[in-house]
Amino acid sequence: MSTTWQDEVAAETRAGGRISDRFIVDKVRAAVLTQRLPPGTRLPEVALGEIFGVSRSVVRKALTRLAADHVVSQQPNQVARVRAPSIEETRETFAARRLVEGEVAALLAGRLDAELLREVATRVEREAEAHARGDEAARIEHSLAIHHLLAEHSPNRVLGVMLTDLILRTSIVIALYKRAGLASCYLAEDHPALLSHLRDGDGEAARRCIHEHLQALEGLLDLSTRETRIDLMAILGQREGAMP
Amino acid sequence: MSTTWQDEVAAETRAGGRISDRFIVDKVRAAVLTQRLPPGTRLPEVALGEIFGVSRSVVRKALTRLAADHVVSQQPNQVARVRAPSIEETRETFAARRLVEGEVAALLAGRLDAELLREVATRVEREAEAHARGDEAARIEHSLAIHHLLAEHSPNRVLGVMLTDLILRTSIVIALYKRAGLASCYLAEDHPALLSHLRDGDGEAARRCIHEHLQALEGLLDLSTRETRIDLMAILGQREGAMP
DNA sequence: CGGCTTGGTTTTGTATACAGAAAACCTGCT
DNA sequence: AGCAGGTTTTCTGTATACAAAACCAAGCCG
Repeated sequence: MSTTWQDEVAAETRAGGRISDRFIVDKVRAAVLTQRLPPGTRLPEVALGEIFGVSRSVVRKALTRLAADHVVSQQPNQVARVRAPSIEETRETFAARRLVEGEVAALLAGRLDAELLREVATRVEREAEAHARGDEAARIEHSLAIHHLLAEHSPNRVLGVMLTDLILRTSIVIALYKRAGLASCYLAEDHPALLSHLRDGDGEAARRCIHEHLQALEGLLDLSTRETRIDLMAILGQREGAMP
Repeated sequence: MSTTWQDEVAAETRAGGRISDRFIVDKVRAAVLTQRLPPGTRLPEVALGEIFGVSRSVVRKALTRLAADHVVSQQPNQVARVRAPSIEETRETFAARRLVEGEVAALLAGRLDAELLREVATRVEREAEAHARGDEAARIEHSLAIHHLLAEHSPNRVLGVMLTDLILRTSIVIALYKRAGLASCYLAEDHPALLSHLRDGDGEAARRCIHEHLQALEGLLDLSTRETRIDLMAILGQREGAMP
């Protein structure tokens, strides 16, 4: 198994200020999101420790947190690996996110202050621009920012943190299962429509909008069961059924 | 601050087989649920380690997990404490649980196999019996078991684990905010009604039933804002706003 | 008398050492 | 060549040591 990802992560290490478990969590999460750390990648504690210049204690805590976030899987006495959510779990994650984000959007409709509305509107524009010029990385960043804004400003904070988690998990599986030929998962009309519903205060319309948006997004993925992509992973020694 | 809880936990330690972080997590969680560990209780790593006969490493991992479960709060460089959810968070937790458990019940309606239906039915009967004879501890156990059965058998496993978490959190706040005079939070008709809806396969009725059940349960709590119960806690040095 | 400082004490953060489990590997046999 | 078994190597689980930060209380100064 190649170890090139070590160099990539190491390269990013020189940027941050103080190294701590939080720093490692963020770095690994970002690397997983952008698929620089593909599913199944082994994450030995000592190797990570050397890369980030800390001891196993810190790495250990970081890995535990990443496991709680469903980013890596930790089996006792086994090396931690980047998780590869199954097709079924992918569908379930999307369904859960539809439920939660729909509710958050409904709660939020009509309650956003002017500043926040402006921030969302800006992101929507920037996303369209980025897509127009073919800058997919920037587009994803803006798209994620829109949904994270909903989560962070949810009147119900408990639902808000649940949504934050679900946004991360869906992002991971989108990267994993994006149809090969597809350049981008951009749905031009959805975010503007959501924005107007939020502005108008039509909660149920906002909920429906989120629902359809996520349904469409899921539809863009390649979740055909006969696809061997994941089964292969499982057969090659990847155990990941644990979900207590 | 009295240290009697140490003895109580220590007394239970002699039962289990191998001591590990899982064991500690379960013990502490149970103790919090039954309020033998009241909110705000300090949980120093060395003390727990001595009680369970393990070193700080294991305790540390256990505390991290308990923090992820929202049972304790962990601030950097500060001793872990049993969390005291605010009144606002209590309301939000109930709202989240209504949303999630309602959906799970709706998904589950008509899909339960005979064995599971029988198990739920048994629990419903046992709960009524326990309440009739005034055995509140047993009643709570059966009531919890009913909801946990829903969570464990949720067709959507992602929602299932989310529900498990929410059941724990609501149980904690129920114990915390139960109206002083109230002997029990028993709602005689709710669980039987839910059972029949699940049996009949009427998903929307089951969702409504769950919704009303939890609403009624929340109504039994004392969540009056002027109540100083929690503010006192906060003033006495209890910081717990962190919810990233 | 109140607020601030200043020690000692407690408690966590991090690194490291050693033991045991799992995996990889290599060898010898069929 | 294929496989079995044991050996080595890697990696995690746990305990422990030391450093730094927070806590507490007594004392000092305005």
